[in-house]
Amino acid sequence: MNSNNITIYDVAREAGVSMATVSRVVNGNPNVKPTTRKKVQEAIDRLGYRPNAVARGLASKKTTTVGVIVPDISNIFFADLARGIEDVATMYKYNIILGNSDSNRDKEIHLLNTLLGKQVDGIIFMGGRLHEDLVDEFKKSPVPIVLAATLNQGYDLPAVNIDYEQAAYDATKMLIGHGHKQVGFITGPLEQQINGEKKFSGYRRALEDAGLPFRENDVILGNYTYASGLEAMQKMLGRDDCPKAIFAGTDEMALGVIHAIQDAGYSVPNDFEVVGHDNTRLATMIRPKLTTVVQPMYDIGAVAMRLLTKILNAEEIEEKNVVLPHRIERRDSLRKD
Amino acid sequence: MNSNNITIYDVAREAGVSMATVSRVVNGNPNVKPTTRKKVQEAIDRLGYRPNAVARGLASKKTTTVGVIVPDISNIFFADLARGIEDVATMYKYNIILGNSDSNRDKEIHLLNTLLGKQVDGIIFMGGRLHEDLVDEFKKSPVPIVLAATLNQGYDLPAVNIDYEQAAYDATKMLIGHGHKQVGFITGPLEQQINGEKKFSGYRRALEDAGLPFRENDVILGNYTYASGLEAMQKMLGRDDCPKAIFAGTDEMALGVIHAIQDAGYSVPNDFEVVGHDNTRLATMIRPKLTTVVQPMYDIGAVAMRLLTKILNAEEIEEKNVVLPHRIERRDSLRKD
DNA sequence: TTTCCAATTGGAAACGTTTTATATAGCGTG
DNA sequence: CACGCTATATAAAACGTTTCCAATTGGAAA
Repeated sequence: MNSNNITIYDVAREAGVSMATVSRVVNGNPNVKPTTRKKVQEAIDRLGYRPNAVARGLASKKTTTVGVIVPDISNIFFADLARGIEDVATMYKYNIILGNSDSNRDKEIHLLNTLLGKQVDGIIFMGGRLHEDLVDEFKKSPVPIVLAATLNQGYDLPAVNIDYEQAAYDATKMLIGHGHKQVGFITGPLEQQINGEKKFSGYRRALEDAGLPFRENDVILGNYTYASGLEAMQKMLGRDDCPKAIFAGTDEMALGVIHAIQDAGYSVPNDFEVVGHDNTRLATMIRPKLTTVVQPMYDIGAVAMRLLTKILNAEEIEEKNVVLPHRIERRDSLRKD
Repeated sequence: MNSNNITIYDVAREAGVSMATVSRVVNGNPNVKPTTRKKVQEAIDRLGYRPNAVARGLASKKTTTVGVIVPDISNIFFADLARGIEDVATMYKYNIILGNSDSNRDKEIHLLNTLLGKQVDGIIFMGGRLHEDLVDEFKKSPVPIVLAATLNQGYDLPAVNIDYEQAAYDATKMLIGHGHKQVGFITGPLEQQINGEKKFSGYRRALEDAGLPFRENDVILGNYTYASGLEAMQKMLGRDDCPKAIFAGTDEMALGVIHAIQDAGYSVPNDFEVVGHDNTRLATMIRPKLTTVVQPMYDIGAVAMRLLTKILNAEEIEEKNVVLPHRIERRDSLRKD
């Protein structure tokens, strides 16, 4: 409760200069004589002066703070992304205001408005689906917004993603390549475009290319969680035409799938083969270790934040819609070729 | 880039009142005639006025923002905690500025100062160890600081924790109760007081109470990760006096331990029994499911934030050092009694 | 010396609120 | 019908910076 009422004005008096000069010193403005700078710096140190970022924000109209809207930070996936964001934010001297939306439209809109009220310099948004109302708000935003791991559904917003369609195609194809005539697909809600359009269509395309029929029954929707993966697989195992190859839309679901298979007394990869998606740390925390599509969450976050800084600095931007490369990390949930 | 230059003054003109009146309406001050309030509200809606929180913060000296310092948000443990914090923060209309410290003293201090510069109303701190320098800074802080899942090493700071010593005692005792004469303890760095003092001494106390000798060899230190748990257990398995019961300081380490045991061809719980710590979601994502000490991370975060709001509102506080209850969740990594 | 220009420095006006003290209106009372 | 209240509304002063513009200073050139 002390030391904090020291203003730039106190420093100015202490150093025998004007507040404008102190401001210059604090902001590293070169137009200050070295001796003056030193004098001011000493006064700052002596007084323990700490610039008030709120006042600075009001005067300069910049807060060096960016908003981050995430469905749920306790989800390992978004936590990793957030770390990527925060790391490059720190690198560029920004701070992060983090909010959880639970992918709920009203919360998203409310959060967005709160952040704008707080005068953030920019926003990074993650969410399964871009509601039209939200996009309307985005359009009205006075500050730039970048999407991370979120499809830019035809709206012209800067975004960072991987090619989900191709990734799902690759994963399915790899399974088919192992001789399976039938591949199960267990993923999240289809309303979310990443699943409903991209992953799903990649899955179908792979089947088609291989001349295999698409069977409605081979697709089960869950909600990304371990439990929903487990349950989905149990349901599938209950059928006599159960596929012996499974592509799961999420590592967490893939773990559930593997355990459901093992709980039923079968072996992975001998009886069933499984491929996951995301390559979270979970992938190596299971036996057999999970073969999975590598979605570089940390990188997506980092690149999204970097993109935002570019926009904020009006730097040259080669491409607003960044597609990061993906690959499949082969581990033991797939038989050796 | 539009609509955002609308100030309280514009609203005042539009509604034909003074800005003070608009301010009252916006802040729900009761001293406004209903008809005036309505008139103002309409002007606000018509203009799409959004109060500038920065200006408000400068004038009122409150930012309704709190800082959260966390070692690493991509760690599931802290992510859960953060979610608890954010949820009650939202409930009380606060926002969260989140920063990762990697438990590094310099980053912690730097982050703290940045947050104070941004005029946060309070801070929630998580970190393995409280550096003396950091505590010095804490003491100088003009705003309250609450520790979450972080031991208040004799300094008189508000904090929310569980009783780690007792929890470790309970876990070890449960293992001993299963007939083990030797219990392995695999945990994080001992410099961190939670491990070095609390968990470790609970472990030793349980041995003592049971009349069992303490063996240096039975304790291996890792760094909380899956890999370090795996490695530690492999090392232990290499010895011919390897304990058949293991208490791991973290669920993630416990998973590593279980897999090391299984990889060596042994069975859990038949050959080895394992107890973890934290009850993260990982505990049920392994076979056998993990018996573990329940540390309610979400609750710790939520309670810490609630405690902070109490301090900020100058509410009556019964106890600044909150100790939440813990228990052991029995699952399949332990034999049935 | 003077003169002039560049390098420094200072002054004061924003920035958009909240808040305090002050004014005004409305209204029941005597 | 004037009086004194109370309930509302207003005006103006913070809040602590940045920033534009003007003023000053210091030296080099003349």
